[in-house]
Amino acid sequence: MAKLAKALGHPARIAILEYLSKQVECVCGDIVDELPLAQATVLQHLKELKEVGLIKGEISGTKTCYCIDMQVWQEIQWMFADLFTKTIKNCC
Amino acid sequence: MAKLAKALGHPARIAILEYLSKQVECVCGDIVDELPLAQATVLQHLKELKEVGLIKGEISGTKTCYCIDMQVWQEIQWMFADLFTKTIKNCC
DNA sequence: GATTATAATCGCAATTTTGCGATTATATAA
DNA sequence: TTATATAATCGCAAAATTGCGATTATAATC
Repeated sequence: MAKLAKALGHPARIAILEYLSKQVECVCGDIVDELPLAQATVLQHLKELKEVGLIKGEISGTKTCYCIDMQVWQEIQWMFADLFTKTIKNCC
Repeated sequence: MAKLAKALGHPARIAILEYLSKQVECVCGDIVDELPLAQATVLQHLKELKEVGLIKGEISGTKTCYCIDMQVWQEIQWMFADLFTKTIKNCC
């Protein structure tokens, strides 16, 4: 849970996910163009998102297509919902 | 958004929030006892959660009562829900 | 085979985070 | 007033993250 939140804890990675969520085509180069960061940096963020399982990459030729992993995506959605919808017994 | 996710991106901070969510009494010392970390470390995590607005602390005497800020809590809940319930147009 | 386009990796510097011992501050109790 | 309990702060070391230039790998194209 903390790991997933951590992966979301960087503006570039949020931006990547938002981009991927509305894009049908999701080639690496496009993401690099979208962000004000060097290719190596973007790739590093993609790698981190991949390590956590949030996205997956499919290589076809010289291009790689990055996509949100719907299954993990939904699991995370539930996990967060679960945390935030706890009944809070506040005292102050 | 990234800032909030970042604040959630550490197991100790998740543990603190989960503890606070089910505790009515939420004195600093109790949280320290709950976690396998030194007092200074726990306090640092509390400070980070506070900076982001997730929790608030009310001093009364020598004790301080920490609580989840319900308003921010709910805003975050929506923010995350908003991100995760986007319609994804996947390609791979 | 050589060239080009794309993606991935390496290695480094700068910065940030994490964890904690030691100290300080403050209110309560003796 | 002194002692005690609790919380907050300081300052440091170790580790992790961030960003990127340079290089390497690989497939497609000429």
